[in-house]
Amino acid sequence: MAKQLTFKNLPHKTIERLSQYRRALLLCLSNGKTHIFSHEIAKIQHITSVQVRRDLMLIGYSGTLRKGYNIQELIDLIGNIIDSEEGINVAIIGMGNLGRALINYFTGKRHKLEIVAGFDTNPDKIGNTFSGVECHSITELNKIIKQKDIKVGIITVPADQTTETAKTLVKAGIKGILNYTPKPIDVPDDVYLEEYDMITTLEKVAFYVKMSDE
Amino acid sequence: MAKQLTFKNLPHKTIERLSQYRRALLLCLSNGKTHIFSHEIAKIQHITSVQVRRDLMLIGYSGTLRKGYNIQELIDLIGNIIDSEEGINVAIIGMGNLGRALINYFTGKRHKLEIVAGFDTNPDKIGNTFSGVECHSITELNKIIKQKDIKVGIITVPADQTTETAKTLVKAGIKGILNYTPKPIDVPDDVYLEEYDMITTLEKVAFYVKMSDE
DNA sequence: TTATCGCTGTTAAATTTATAACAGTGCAAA
DNA sequence: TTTGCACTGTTATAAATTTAACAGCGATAA
Repeated sequence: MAKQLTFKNLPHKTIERLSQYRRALLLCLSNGKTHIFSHEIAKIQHITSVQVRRDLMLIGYSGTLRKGYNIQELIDLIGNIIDSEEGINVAIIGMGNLGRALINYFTGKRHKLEIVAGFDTNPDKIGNTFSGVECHSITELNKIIKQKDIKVGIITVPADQTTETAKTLVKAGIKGILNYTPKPIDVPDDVYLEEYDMITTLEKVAFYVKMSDE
Repeated sequence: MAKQLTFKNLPHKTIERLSQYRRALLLCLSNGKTHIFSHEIAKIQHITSVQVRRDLMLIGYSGTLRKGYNIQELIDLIGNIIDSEEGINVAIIGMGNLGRALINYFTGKRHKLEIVAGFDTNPDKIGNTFSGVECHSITELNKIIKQKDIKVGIITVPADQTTETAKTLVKAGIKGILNYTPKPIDVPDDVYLEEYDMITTLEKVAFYVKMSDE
């Protein structure tokens, strides 16, 4: 049998780590390094070298003995796996502080993943451009999603507008949603949904801090 | 043997879900509901009712047959477990868009967890107040952390200041750090660290969207 | 009053994820 | 040349987490 051609069954956690490895590798590359050992990657990510090697095994990448992994090669391979060849367009719905933070933070970092539109209801924001991303009225969402072939939407609206925003996105044919509001949403099975709530994470940190005191 | 008095060995995932349950419950309460079934909580959180019941079993809470769980009681119990009795003070380092988003988003939501100070290097921001949180110079960090008994720090500075910020926090005696920058940090074992990188999450969504196409 | 139903609480099994164990390999020093 | 060493790659084991299975129980209705 030939090598697997798709990576559909990579563990979810491995996917996340590949993304993180790539970021670390890009940084190393920009520092002039050409090779890296599994234990170096591990140190950066606070994991073990075994896990790094195992992940790389799963994607079929081999390093060089006593020399480590070729950083550029590995970056390219991870790109082949997690990036979409033709690129994926992303929209941000909600141009408040969080939305603008994401745009700032993201713009120009990944050429296969681009934020191509922002949306808001505030007339003062509509028509303006934030870090190169134009803000449109949310009434135009459907039109622009289709026009620009936007596949992923990031929801950063106030909590009370979350449900409605999600519905609009689904109706417009979005394929993936990242919900940063504290309000969970429902989507059809064919829309990939990821929810992240900052309060939960903060409460978790607080819990373990409290525990370490007792 | 008596019932366990601490909850040190609750699974990490259960801790996260308890926080999420509480938020959902608070919402239900404000809608006038008094009781809720496990499958209702499950639906909101996109998990199964078994998992909800299992989590509640772990914290020793019993519902009423055919009536479900008493929302107020459950909220209080979750509070007893995850909140610190005397409250925990939090600081935000980096008053850019992300830092301000978090403040906005968080202020007044949890009385046992309060953001009591912000820090930045930008002279235009220092001295100003954002949603009730005063912004101090980062040079005062050590002093104020101690003065206000701040136990948790949220890092939202630009990536290139991350390492230094973390060092300063650790030196000031912080107990927990939530790092929202894309740059992983190192902390001593007695500091609880949680790192979250938005790019990773977005790349994950993009990956599964790409996969669903193939 | 007895059968049914819809829910809880708990134990058992399966799945996912991480860790450990170790074979293989080639440089490097003796 | 051979012994040790520092890595990689893989298989085996363990730990964490989720899901399944099912007993119990009280309201409801026949």
